[in-house]
Amino acid sequence: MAVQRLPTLFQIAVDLVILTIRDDRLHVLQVVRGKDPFLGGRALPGGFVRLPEGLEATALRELTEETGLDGSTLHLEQLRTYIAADRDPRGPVASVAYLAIAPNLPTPVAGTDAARAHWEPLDDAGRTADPLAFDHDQILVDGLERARAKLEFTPVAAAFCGSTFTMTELRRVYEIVWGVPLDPPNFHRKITGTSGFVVETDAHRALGAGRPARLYRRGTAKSLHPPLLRP
Amino acid sequence: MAVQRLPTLFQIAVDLVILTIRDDRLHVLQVVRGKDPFLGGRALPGGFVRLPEGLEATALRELTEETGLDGSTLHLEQLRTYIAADRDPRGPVASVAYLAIAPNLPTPVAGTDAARAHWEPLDDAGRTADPLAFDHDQILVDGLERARAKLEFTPVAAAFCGSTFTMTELRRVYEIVWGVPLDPPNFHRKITGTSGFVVETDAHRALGAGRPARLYRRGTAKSLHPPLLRP
DNA sequence: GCAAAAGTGTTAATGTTACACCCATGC
DNA sequence: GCATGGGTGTAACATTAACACTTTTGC
Repeated sequence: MAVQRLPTLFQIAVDLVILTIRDDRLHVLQVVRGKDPFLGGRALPGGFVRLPEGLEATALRELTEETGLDGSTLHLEQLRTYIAADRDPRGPVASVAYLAIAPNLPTPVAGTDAARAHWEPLDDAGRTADPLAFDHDQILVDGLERARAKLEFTPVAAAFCGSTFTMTELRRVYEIVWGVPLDPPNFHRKITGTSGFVVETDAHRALGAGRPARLYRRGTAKSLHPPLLRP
Repeated sequence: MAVQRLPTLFQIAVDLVILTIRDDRLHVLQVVRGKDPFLGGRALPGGFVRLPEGLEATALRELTEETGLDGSTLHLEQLRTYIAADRDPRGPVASVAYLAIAPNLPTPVAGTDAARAHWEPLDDAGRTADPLAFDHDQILVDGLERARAKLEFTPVAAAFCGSTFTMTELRRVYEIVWGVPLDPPNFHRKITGTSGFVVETDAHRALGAGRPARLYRRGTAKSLHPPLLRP
């Protein structure tokens, strides 16, 4: 049998696509890199795994460090793993990408490591104004497509909203993430007709003009039957 | 700022959930381990990444070594990445799982490394008779669920079939993977009505009794609109 | 009252389901 | 002919889509 070379040893980075909606536009959290490689360049937030900390724990730690968000209110899921040879001079690095969906917070970005972090708006194609370091442009595209697909089959859109929200706010999430207008009456019926998507509260919210909108909370459903397909 | 510990160095294994249909039942490729840990136990086939070989290349190499399949005819996609501390005495190991869907081949399993490999039938819950080593039972469950979901939205069911197939063969794929019966006339219309799913050929195939079935080839569609949802 | 935003009613178009029935073959 | 599996027709039913219209507020 042929002599087998030893397996490569990798550092494993967890990189985060953190999406939120601000001012009716989709934004991604971006950091300005403070060290080589790509010093001064834009990148997704991320950090290395140090056992016994697992992937999810690393992702949550990075997330709270960079945004001050607490992980209990947001949606976090693994996207996929990327290996790029020569992507880092320190040696072989694998990147496990995570997608996080966060509500728009009163505290935009704060904390110790977060001085270099900011919310960057995305254009209709899901790209930032400046290209990102490493293969982070590809990770961002994959993350956005995952988010768009997940809205069809799960109630994850509510993760973009606060603890209570109006039907119009929820509809705006779909319209902004998908980039298409939706019919308000039909949307309202579709959501309220899907058991467990939202729970009606007795509270209402007025925007100044017009009839005040009823507020809803997130329901317990984990998936949508039937799905809410993109037009 | 606090002193930061060094990132953990990992070996990265690619583990494969290779599904096929034999004798009207779903099977997964299983190996009997030839070394520690779990010597003599059942596991999914897999191997370590050695740069410059990437994840996909490692998966394809393992696949051909274990099954003799050539990668051009089958479907291969990344599932997700698992990190389990203490899963291997040789040190920290991350597992990047891939899902492969293969047609039932005349050559069942052959080749140098494949002596210990065999097709293991799955029960209705998607489990093998004996538990698998490491966290491979979980990976198998995740792979099966991904396959079931993918059948709804993509034409990947054809990857279970040969280069040409009858409508009934394709329908059996859905019935076996989902574990539900489907109405043959409606299935036929649904598939032929989805442009790009299959391409009609002039050939037919007879099974002895009954009207010979038309043969189809795979089309070029990458997704199904509208989807073919599980009942 | 009037404008604005939320929510309901109604109908046509579309898609799904169930199943009766015809077609093409082996024996 | 007759059994068997492939394939088409058709009508009931459910879902979706479009949009008119009513409700409830601020000014």
